[in-house]
Amino acid sequence: MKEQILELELKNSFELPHIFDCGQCFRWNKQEDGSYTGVFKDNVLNVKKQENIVTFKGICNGDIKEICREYFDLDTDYEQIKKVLSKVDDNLKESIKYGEGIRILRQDLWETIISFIISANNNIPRIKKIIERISKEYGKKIIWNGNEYYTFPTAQSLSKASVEDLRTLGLGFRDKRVYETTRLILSKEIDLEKLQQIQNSNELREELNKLPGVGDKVADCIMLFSMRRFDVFPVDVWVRRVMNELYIKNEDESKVDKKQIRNLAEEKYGNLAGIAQQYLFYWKREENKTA
DNA sequence: ATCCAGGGCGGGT
DNA sequence: ACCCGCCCTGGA
Repeated sequence: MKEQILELELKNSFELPHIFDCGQCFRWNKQEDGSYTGVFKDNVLNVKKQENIVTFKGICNGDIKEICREYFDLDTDYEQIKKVLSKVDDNLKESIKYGEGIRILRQDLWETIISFIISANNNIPRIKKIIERISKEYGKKIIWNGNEYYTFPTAQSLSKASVEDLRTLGLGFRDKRVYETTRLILSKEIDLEKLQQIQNSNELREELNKLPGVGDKVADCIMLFSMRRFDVFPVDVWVRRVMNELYIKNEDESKVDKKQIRNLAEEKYGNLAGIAQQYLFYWKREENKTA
C-alpha cells in the first residue's frame, strides 16, 4: 500500500499529548520530533502538529481522510462539550484547562477488550510491551519507511495462541482470561455485533462482565473507549484518588466505595461523565508525574 | 529486598 | 451484597 498524507487545520481540542496520554490507548508512541506514531486497525500513522496544522501521514487501508475523521472523532464538537462541563464546578473547569486537547478516539472494540483485560493490576509500560509482543506474534506485518509495524491480531488469529503461549509473552495471570475471552467472542457466545445494539449502559456492562477478566472498571473502559458511551465513568485508582480529594474527602481513600464515586459522577457530570473522567485522570496523572 | 502497577476472581461472611 | 487474599511480572 502507498503512503497517504492529510493536512488539517485543527485549532482547538486537538493536542497530541492530551489525546495519547490520557489513558485511553496503548499503541501510540512519541517520536523524537514530538509527533506520535501508532497502529490501529490496518493502518500505521504518524501524526504531527505544528501551530494549528495537523499532518497525518502513513499507510492506510482506505481513504486517509475518512479513516482519520472517524478514528479521531473529528465530527464531535469538543468545544461544546467543554463548555457544558466547565459549568459543573471549578474543579472540572481547572482539569479541562489542563487537558483541553483531549479527544476520545474511536477504537476497535475487540482490541480494546483484550487490551484492558491485560491492563488489570498492571503498569502502562508493561501493558504496552505485552500488546506489542502479541501483535508481533499474531498480527500482520506492515512495513513503512523501512520500519516494521504489526496490526493487532484478529480474534481468529489470536485464538491460535495457547495459554502457555500467552504466558510466554508475559501476560502472567491474565493469560487464561485472554484465552477464554477470545474463545467466547470467536464462538459468538458473546456476540460483539449484538453488544453494540444494547442501549442501556448498565445492561451492556453486565454483558461485558461475562467475559473473563472484564469487571466493572474494564467494562467501563471498553464502553467509553470503543463504544462511545460517554455516560460511563471508569473508576481506577487515580480517579478514586482525585474524586476523594475534590469531593468526598475521606481520610482513608482506600475505603471510598467505587459505587459511591460512580453515583457522584453521574449526578455531577451526567451523560458526559466519561469525558469528565478523561480530563480528571489526565490532570491528576500528569500532576503526579512532575511531582 | 519489598512493594506496587489504570482489577478481577473465588471463597469466605 | 460486602470483604479479603491472592494472582504473574518487572521496574523502582
